[in-house]
Amino acid sequence: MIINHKEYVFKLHNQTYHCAMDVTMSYIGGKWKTVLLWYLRNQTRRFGELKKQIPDITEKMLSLQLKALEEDGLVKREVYAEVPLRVEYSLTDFGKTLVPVIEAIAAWGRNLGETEGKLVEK
Amino acid sequence: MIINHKEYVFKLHNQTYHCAMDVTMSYIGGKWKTVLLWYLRNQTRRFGELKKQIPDITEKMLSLQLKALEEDGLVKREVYAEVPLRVEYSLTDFGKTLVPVIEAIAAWGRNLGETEGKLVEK
DNA sequence: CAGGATCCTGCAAGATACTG
DNA sequence: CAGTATCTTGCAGGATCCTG
Repeated sequence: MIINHKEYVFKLHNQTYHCAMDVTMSYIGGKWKTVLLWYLRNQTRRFGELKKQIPDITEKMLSLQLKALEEDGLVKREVYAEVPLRVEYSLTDFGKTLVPVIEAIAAWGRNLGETEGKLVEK
Repeated sequence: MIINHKEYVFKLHNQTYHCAMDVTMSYIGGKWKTVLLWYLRNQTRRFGELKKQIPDITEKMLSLQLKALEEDGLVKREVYAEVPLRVEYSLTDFGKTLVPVIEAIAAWGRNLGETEGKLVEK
């Protein structure tokens, strides 16, 4: 890697990062962001749809994390003036650049589950 | 993805994961693990060496995270009976399977720093 | 040199209730 | 349907001092 502590730092999010890992993790870190990005990776989804896919997330966290992803420019939020209200979330072009990373993370976890036999039916 | 909430779960770390993302993140999540894995990705390093590369980490966190990585089977710890004490950390074969993931995460962050011009000299 | 022991704190995340 | 508003909590992470 060209970049290390001694020569460069990253200025992002009004913060200073010393390592490229930290930069990426500031976008996808935390408990929920990778999961959300996973479900948005190849399709537009509605709020309730995401909630249904991720039963353990609270509405508060779903709302909060989607907002954070939107502020980071990864996710696009579109509101349709219908009744009942319809709001759709999808990846921006910028967000799509993260898909290979997301896929790599998912693939490793999936592979571990399969090879280690830790994957069990519900 | 073959795996989703409806059909399968992962049993790991004495816990249940609903999503492959969570499995991987349980190994590399948190503030320090990706950084440590980054510095260990292609070479053996000593405790003090890691501390020097990552000035912001406290000795406690360095010790704690290395121990966690060791317990997860990603990192190997070797003690040499010398004075002064020498302890070397390196990736296990299992840990090395994570390198592509680590590289992908680093590459994305590095690329963002470069294209966005957020990369500045110290 | 490579840590362990303690004490402490902030904030990510949860619970619950309510609303345009 | 798609959220907000409060209140609460747990634990990741920090600060500091000590040691084989």
